[in-house]
Amino acid sequence: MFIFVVAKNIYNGAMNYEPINYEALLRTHQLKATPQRIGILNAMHTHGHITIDTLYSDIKKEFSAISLATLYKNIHQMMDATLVTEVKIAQQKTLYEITKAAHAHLACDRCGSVYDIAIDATPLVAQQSPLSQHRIESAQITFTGVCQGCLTKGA
Amino acid sequence: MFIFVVAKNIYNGAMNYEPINYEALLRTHQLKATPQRIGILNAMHTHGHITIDTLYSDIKKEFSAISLATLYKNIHQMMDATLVTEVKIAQQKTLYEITKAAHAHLACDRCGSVYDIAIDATPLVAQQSPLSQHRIESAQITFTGVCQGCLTKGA
DNA sequence: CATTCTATGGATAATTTTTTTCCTTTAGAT
DNA sequence: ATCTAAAGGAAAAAAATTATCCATAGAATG
Ligand SMILES: [Mn+2]
Ligand SMILES: [Mn+2]
Ligand SMILES: [Zn+2]
Ligand SMILES: [Zn+2]
Repeated sequence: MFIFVVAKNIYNGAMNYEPINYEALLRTHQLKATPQRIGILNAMHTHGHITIDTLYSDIKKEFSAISLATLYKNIHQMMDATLVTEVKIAQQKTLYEITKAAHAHLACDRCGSVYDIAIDATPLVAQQSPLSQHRIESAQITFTGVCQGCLTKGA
Repeated sequence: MFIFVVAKNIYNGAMNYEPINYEALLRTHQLKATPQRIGILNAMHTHGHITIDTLYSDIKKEFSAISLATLYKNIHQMMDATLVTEVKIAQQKTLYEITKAAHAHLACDRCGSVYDIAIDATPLVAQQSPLSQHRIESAQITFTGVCQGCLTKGA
């Protein structure tokens, strides 16, 4: 398993710093590289995190006949293949993103935007695991606060 | 704002170690203490975390005529009053719990159960905040792993 | 305790979100 | 170029959530 960085995002896949080759990325995950799937990944990459509605209206520009069912079906297939990750945040609509290296999120209290936060949760997991009667393997972290944009703008 | 411990759960409200007085808890949060609301809180407390379906079938035993709309309306009112918290975990149905002192969750990979994990995220937030261009105020943490029950049982 | 007023509950319908079915089309292998 | 399993699209169904309307019941007032 390799890690490569493209446009501030860290995707799992072939080592590569070129513009993302969605076709190869799909095939690597045993999924047929259809134009619709490439469009879905492209929209996800452009937005970073995307709701089903935004994805739908976005992708309709290129595939006017595409169906919501196609989006849901593909998102689930890609999630099964760990190519796409579901991001659920309280009080927010479900978001989807291309699977990246482990990272946390910041959900802005003011504008609702969600940002990636680079963080290594390994120490947290390692520290917590022995304290618990469960086996802890990984952590999903969502920070709440005020994003940079709202900080500079607002009062 | 006080903290008190009842039956392994840490609720915000009046200082008290007695069985939870839901009536008082509701009034403290400026909500009328109706039997239905008391039933909702009781079911939440019994289950720790509860889905809307479980809540519905549970509470119907006492209020056979209760409507799902009543549940949703009340849950949202209680969330607005910070008396109830929504817990969203990837691949899982939305859960609700009575608001407790800050804590993390463990979602078991095997059985899907969700457990409370005592943890103080203050250091994590304090450490992360200066590293980011955003203002980070709090953290929601969900651990993934295998729960104690599945550990003792399974292979 | 009786009166009053407003918030609440329940019935119902409407929306929104997600999944399923069925048939046609297409990606990728041969 | 041909073949076939997988994928797309239309449509309907199912699941989840929210809104509307009115009778009723908390709880404040006196
Ligand atoms: Mn992300
Ligand atoms: Mn909890
Ligand atoms: Zn913001
Ligand atoms: Zn388990």
